[in-house]
Amino acid sequence: MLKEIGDILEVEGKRSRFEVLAYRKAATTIETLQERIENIYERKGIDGLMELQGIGKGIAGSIAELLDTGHMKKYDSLKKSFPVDFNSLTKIQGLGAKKVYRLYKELDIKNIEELKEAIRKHKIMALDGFGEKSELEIANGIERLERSGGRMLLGRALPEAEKIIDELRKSGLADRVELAGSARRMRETVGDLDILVTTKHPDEMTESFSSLNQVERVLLTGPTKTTVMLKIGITCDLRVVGTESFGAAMQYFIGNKDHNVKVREIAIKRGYKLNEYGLFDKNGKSIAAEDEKDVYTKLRMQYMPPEMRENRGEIELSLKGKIPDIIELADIKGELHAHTNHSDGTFSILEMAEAAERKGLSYLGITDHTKNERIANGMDDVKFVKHLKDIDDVNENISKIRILKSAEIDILKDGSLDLKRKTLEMMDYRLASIHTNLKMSREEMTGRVVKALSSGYVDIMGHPTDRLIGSRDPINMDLDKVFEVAADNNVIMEIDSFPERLDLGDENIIKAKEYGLKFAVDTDAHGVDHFNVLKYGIGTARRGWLSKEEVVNTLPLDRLMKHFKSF
DNA sequence: GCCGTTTTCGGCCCGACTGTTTTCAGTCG
Repeated sequence: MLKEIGDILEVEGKRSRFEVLAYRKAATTIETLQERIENIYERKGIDGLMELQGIGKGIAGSIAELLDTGHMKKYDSLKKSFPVDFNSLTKIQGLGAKKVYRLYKELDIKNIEELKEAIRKHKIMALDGFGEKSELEIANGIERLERSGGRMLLGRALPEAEKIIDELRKSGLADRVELAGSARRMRETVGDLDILVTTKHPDEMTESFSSLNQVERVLLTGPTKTTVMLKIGITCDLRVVGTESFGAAMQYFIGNKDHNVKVREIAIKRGYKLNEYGLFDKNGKSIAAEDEKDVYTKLRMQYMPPEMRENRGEIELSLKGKIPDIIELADIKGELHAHTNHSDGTFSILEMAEAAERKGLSYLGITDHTKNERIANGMDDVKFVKHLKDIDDVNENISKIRILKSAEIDILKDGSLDLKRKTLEMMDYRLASIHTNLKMSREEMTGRVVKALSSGYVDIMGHPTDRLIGSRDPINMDLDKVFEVAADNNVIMEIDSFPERLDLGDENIIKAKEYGLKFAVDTDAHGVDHFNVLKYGIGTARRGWLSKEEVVNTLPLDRLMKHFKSF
């Protein structure tokens, strides 16, 4: 609704363009929120809304009005004069608020169906300012939108980006090829891919990129920027800059929009101008460009890792020189969540251990499912006792890696655990997760989890919100309460690295940190290749600003064991 | 309408590509 208010204000042309931008900015903030705005309002009221980026008194009031009454007067009245589905229509590439307004004014087009009809009758190309190409592009845009629509999982997009980058490097035309954009920041989903190259042969480079196997069609191409649609269904931008501008371009294309706007504002305050070609002083002389760190240093800012560049407070820390030292992939010493063919995994205990060892890990926790997970071949107490004995046997026959006895214990509907205490006490540690009865009321779900976490038998909470990105919402519970209870009971929060899960997600990690919680970055491996997804979990941990010290599986085994309950 | 290391007024990031009304507005990121 806020986005549409922005669109309508823009086409009316009565208000300043900054007011329009303010509405759009507020909309983006709400869109990228990890928590539902209803919950924020319920918990902290209108002040909670005003704490959000770009939401002040006016917009907070409108949101509160909507949540209280189900209506927003400002929206309703604007919408009455413009009964147009701006939100759907402007999702079509190349169509913004102003063109949508003209289509409405001149052809009475109010939605995508009416637009399609007008295209069939070739009414668009007849309009002043539109032509044959515009009509075709709009038709293509609709098709694209209907085919792919929104964002893509990082776990699907990143491997594709890596292949493309590899090919561009192999072409020998580029000096440097680097991933930028949201994929470089390791966002859990990406809207497109951004690749930055420096080269002495820009034309050949562009040509080589456009004719890659992965490319379906070229959407636009110029001397410094080319956009293609990839066969996997997202667009990919190639930006070409000179070697002398490499650092400035990295700075420009890695940060999210808000981060970049803030940094450029700081540049202005310092009397400079910043763009993708460099940092320039009053005389237009470049004072930093080739090295990215240099750009930040000249702005008297501390360097920030890509994963932090989301304008979530990192700029303020950077100005104070207080950017935390965040975890890296190489810090991980062991794995605490993995399955074998004793439940729903595909490999034996030994095979998983050998694979973990090849990954350089020094311990591996086996966490097979318990009986409530019938579909995953979960084991009861009797089977588990034997299973734990099997782990002992394998441990005796291997030397380099230590296998830890554990389980992924179902937290049952009533909050009890799916194995007997005696069985749980035989394990090195215990990981508990919710897999069934996901649709309980907030109160019931919170109570269920609180009961489990305070049982004295849970060391790690597995994929805590149980969301599946793009297909299943997080379970409805009071996360603050859960974190509070977890802290009181020394329960470690998992960051499940599976691309569909990434659970906890970055914002919830930041929230959990405030309760002093520790984390385990796990793969939830069901096969030997799954250890490779760890990079997504680490990316998420880095987006949550976690230090190595806050992640327990960076510890050597003897120190790790001190975090677990003993019986 | 929002916001504050020029702080309650007066600013608000910056550049690339496209189609089309041949000089720029619209759109995008």
